Amino acid sequence: MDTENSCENPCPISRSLSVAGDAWSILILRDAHAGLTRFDQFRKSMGIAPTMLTRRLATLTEEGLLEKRRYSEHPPREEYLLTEAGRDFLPVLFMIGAWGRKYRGGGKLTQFFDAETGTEIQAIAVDEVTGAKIGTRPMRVVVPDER
Amino acid sequence: MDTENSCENPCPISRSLSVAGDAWSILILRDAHAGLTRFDQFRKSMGIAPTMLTRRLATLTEEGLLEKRRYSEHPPREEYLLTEAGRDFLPVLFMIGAWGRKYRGGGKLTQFFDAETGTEIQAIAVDEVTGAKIGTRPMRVVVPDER
DNA sequence: AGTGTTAGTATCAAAGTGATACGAACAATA
DNA sequence: TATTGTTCGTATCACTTTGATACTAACACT
Repeated sequence: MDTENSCENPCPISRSLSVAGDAWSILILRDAHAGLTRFDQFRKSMGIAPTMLTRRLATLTEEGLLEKRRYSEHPPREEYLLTEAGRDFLPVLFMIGAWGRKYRGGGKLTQFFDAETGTEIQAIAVDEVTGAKIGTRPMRVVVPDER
Repeated sequence: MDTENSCENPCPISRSLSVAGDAWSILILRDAHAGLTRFDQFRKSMGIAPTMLTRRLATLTEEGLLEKRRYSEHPPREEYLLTEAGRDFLPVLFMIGAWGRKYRGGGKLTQFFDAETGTEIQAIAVDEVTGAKIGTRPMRVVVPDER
């Protein structure tokens, strides 16, 4: 895809996709949220080829969703930690998951519970201002004019 | 990617990604939500090669996010409409957009307003049960055991 | 008859992906 | 000291996907 970046494209979705618009990147972010940090953990968890993994980790690091940290000096070893931007990707993951749960829900599914209440988490998207569920109210789109 | 489908994989995110885990599909869904229905509208809006577009529309149709409808008999013409599953993808789009707005927000951005209140929509993900923002409370993950 | 519109298909070079083998830099064990 | 193991990759190369471009089918319109 022509990754026509940042300030050109007025669509925030396009911009996000140029950063993490492929399945591997999203799965890496998922695993990072699950606590994985190391090359081999990611590789084994996803069954991804090491070449792919190297490239995806590098991109996510360049784009500021992960950061590399040296955790051992002597065999020089790095691990990958979520940055704030990476952590803020969690709502996206949950909404993707919510869709999958609803429309591809056959068989056994991983579940997420609120640790405090013990209830299963049901992620929905709402407008923080009005409190209304996204998609339930009419909206108006304003596209900025070029230049 | 090895699109290891449905009932095998317990992760709802993986399952969603095997359906719409590439940038073109997500952009098509975005445009479909914006009201586009026809081949040439999509093609011009995204600058996608017709071969790609044909394939992606076919996949999204097979997977049940779009449906083909004949809108003209005599030059036989079809258009693509969102199904319920496709419409339910909107929260995903909004959360992806919200991330882009926050972390790739330079320059002019498309905006969405609540038609009733006139306020700009600020999409956030919450747990419908507790009302807490996703990511603000500790959670417990339950992975089903195999077989 | 000629031009325009819509929804594609055909072709093919270029780029991306995936599987596998291998390498570097050590630690631990025999 | 030699061997094996661990971790984080790189090298190679066959295979697949993509993207650009040209073209076709089936009409309508002038």
